[in-house]
Amino acid sequence: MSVIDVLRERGFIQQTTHQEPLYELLEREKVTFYVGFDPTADSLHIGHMLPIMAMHHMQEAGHRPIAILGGGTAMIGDPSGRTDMRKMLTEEQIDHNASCFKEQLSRFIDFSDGKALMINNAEWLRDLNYIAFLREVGSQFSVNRMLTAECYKSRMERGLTFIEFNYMLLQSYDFLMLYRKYGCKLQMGGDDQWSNILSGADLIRRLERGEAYGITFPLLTTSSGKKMGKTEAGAVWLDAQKTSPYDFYQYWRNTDDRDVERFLALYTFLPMDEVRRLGSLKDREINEAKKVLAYEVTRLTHGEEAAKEAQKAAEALFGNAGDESAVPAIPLDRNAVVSGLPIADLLVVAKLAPSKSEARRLIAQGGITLNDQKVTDTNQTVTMDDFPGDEALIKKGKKQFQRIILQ
RNA sequence: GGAGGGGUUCCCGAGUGGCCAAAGGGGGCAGACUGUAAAUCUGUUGGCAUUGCCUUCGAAGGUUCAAAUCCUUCCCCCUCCA
Repeated sequence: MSVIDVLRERGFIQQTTHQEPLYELLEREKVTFYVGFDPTADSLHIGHMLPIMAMHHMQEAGHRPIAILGGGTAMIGDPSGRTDMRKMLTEEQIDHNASCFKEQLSRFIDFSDGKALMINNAEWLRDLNYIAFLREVGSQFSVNRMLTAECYKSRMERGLTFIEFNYMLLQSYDFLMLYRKYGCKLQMGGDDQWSNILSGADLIRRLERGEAYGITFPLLTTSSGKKMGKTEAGAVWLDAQKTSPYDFYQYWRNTDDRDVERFLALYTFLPMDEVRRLGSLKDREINEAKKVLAYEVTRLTHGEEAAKEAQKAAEALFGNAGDESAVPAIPLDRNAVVSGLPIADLLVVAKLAPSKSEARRLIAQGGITLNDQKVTDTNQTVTMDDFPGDEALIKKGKKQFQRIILQ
């Protein structure tokens, strides 16, 4: 079975250029391909997982992935799909973020022996000569045609700076440089990158009369319309320091019924027969599928051990069978409690409420439970008695838990 | 550069001297119902304090007993013209 078929069956492919020749190319030879990542934060998040999984599938099929870090382009900001101009980063920030990415990517992609590459496009962009660039690349682009691209059209309403307008040329130039230096013939990216990918492939065909192709991934939203990986608390990160494995697990555990099968196909390596079986479960049964999904994705991202712990913690909190010590905890100085601590303050310390007013509101609405006891008095103070074994468990709403350990 | 319009709380959007912490909607949070799902209904949604106080309506000044609302300067955005 061809990788393309695998990717297609699992739901990775939104559009491709030159279907037939691309299909043949991937059958015929080991292809070097690339995916771009913008190093705008110091960790990847769930939104990046789709391309990462796709890269893994491709590598498994014998192709060579290149992860391009947009060190140069991040200094400009891509207008695609954005309503505002993106903030520009300093070189130091970008370099730091890039090194964080590599570590995370290594969990999914084998970088040993040149089986995959990671390249910063600053390598060729930072010292680019403007005149030379205009002559070689700029001459190949028609402004008229660029303006018809959806990503620019929508920005025409709100305003578009010249620097952003150049983004398409720079990304095309990346593709060109990778083609020349590494024989890279394929670019993959989100569907919002379609026009940038197309123009890159065109540029290679025009200047080098070479073969170049593109594949885009669907832009995922959950069935309830949210962007993938975004919660009210912010992005769900792959860095365990920024999003604990437990929270990561919970994100997947709470997947909408309608998304379970799609996500199992995209974010796990389970055989499709199994994916379809799990996805067809109905009603309460589908919770089994969600557990598998949560466990598998957590295992891939944080390792077997962390996944098991997260699962145990979830079982302890939701099924009262399991090991509560696996629940993430935060420390609290026991001196703060000895003389009695207002419950509202405790909630703030536990990060379950952003302010004491909010904490009081939560209590008044019956949303707080302390050690299985619903808190009813806004003015209650907690004392050492509330910390049997030096710890307490606070629950906010139905499924947010925080363990507090005295130190 | 010229003319006009505008910047309000998480977002959209009312509000043109006191009744404004600021209508309404969206989103969020909580409660009920449930399957750690969805949908629905209810409550709530600046901060601190048990009456009350403090901070907020692009920024800084000013007028006034009193300003989101009036005046001055500045910054930013949009439309038309160059």
